[in-house]
Amino acid sequence: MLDIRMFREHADVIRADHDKRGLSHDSIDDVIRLDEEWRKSQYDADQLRRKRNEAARGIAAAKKAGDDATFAQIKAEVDAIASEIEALGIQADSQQAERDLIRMSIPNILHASVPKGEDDGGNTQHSMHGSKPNFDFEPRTHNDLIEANKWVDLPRAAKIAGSRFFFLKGDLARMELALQQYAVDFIASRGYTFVQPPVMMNRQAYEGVTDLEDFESVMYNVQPDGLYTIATSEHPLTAMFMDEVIEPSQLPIKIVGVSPCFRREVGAHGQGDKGIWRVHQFTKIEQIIISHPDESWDFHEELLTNCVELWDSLGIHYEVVNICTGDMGTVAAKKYDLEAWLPAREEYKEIVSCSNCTDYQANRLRMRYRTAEGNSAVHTLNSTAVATSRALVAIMEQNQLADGRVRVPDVLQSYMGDTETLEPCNW
RNA sequence: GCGGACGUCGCAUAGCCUGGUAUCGCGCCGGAUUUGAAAUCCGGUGGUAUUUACCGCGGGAGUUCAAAUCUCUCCGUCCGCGCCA
Repeated sequence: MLDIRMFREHADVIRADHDKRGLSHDSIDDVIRLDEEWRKSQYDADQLRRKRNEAARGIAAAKKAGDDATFAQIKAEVDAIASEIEALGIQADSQQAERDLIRMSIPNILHASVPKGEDDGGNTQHSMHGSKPNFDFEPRTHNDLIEANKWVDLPRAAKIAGSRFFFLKGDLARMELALQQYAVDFIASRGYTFVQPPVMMNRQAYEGVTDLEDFESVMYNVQPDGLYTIATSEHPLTAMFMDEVIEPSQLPIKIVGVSPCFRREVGAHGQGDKGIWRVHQFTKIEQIIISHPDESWDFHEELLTNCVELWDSLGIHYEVVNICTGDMGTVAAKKYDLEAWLPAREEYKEIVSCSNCTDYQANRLRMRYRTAEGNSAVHTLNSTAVATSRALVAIMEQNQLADGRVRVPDVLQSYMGDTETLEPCNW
C-alpha cells in the first residue's frame, strides 16, 4: 500500500507509474477524491466533538454541586450534538474504508531501472552465469529422471492428497535435505539470522504482505480457525514486525528462513508444469531484509549477489533477468529472477525471485523506524535462496549421466555422507 | 480442555476498588554546557488533521451525560492442573 501522502503531494509520480504500466488513472482519482471527502467529514466531526467537549466541561461540577437545572441544560446541549457526530462519523469511516480498499489495489511505484514491457517477453537479461552442459547423449527431462529412478511418487500422493502433491524418496530426498542445510549455512555465514517461522497466519497479518487476489487463487484457508497456510516464509518473516516501531540502531534486520510453502496453483496446467516443477507444497530457503529506506537498493543488490554466489557454487548454469513492468505484480518495486537452463526443453525457467518491496508492505503492516521528525515506514526486501523442488529439477537435468543417475554438486556431497551420485530407488 | 492472575505510547510502570484532562522512570531525538566524551540542565518523543483540535490504555460490543476505570465477549501472556510429539 502506498503512503497516503504520495496521493496528496506526489500524485504525479503515481500517475507516471501507471502510464509506465499501461493502467488508467481512475483508481488514483478515486483515492484522491475519497481522501478529500474523508478529511472534510473527519474535520467537521472533530469540530462537533470539540463543541461537545467544551459544553460537557461543566457537567461534572454541576452534578457534584447538585445543580440539576444546569446539568439538564448541558445534557440537552450535548445530546443534540451527539447524533450529528455519529452520522458524520459513520460517513467518515465508510469514506476512509473505501479509500483504503482502492489504495490497497494500487501497485507499488516501480524503480526507474525497471524495463518497460507488456509481459514476461519484455524482461531483459541482467547477466549470464556458467555455461550450458554438453551431453554425448540426449538429455532427459526431470519427469523422465524421477520416474526412471523412482525418486518421486506422484500417483500415490494424488491418491491421498491430490494432484501436484508428491512423495520425495531415496537419494533425491536426501539431497533435498542437504540443499536446505547448505543454503541455510551459506546465507547464515553472511550475517543473516536463521529463523523458522509459523506456517499458518491469520487474515489480518496476511493482508499486509500479499496481493488481495492471492486469497482466492494461491492460499489454502484452514478451517475451522480461518488461518491461511503460508505461500512462502517471506510472509511470516516480514509480517513478524507488524505494528512495531524499530529502533534505527536495530536496522538492518537480516534473516534466512526455511519453511514449507503451500500454493493452490488454481488454473495452472500445461506440459511445462509436469513432474515437481509446479506443486502445491515445497520447501524454500528465503532471505529477508528489513532496512532503512536509504539502504534498500544496496541491499537488493546484496541479495542478488548472495543468490548468484550460492548458485554458482552449485555449478548450475542460469541467467539473471530484470523483470519488466508488465510482469511485475503489485508489491515489488523491482525484481530480479534467476532462470536455470533446462537442457531437455532448451529453456531458461524461474528458480529464484529477488524483490525490493520498498515501503509497500511496511505501510500496510505499520512497520516503522524511529526518526527525529517522527516514525517512518521501513523498507522490506525478500529473495529466494533455494526453492528445493525447482533446485532439484535444475540439478537433475544439468547433472544427469548417460545411465540416468545424477551427479551430486560438489558442495552438497559432504552434507550427505560424501555421496557422489544419486542412485535409483528400488520401489 | 479446566481454574486463577494479567494486558496502559519503543521498554518499564502508576492510575482501576470509589467512572470526570495519560503518571514516574529508562531508552531515543534536539538544544545548552564541553577541546571531545561522560555527567548535568532544558525541550521533544502514539495516531490523524484544515496545527493546538480530535482520537487513542490488547480487539469488539454494552451501561453512562461521561469508561484506562464498570459489564459482556473475543484475542493474547503468565501460573497451576490435565492431555500430548
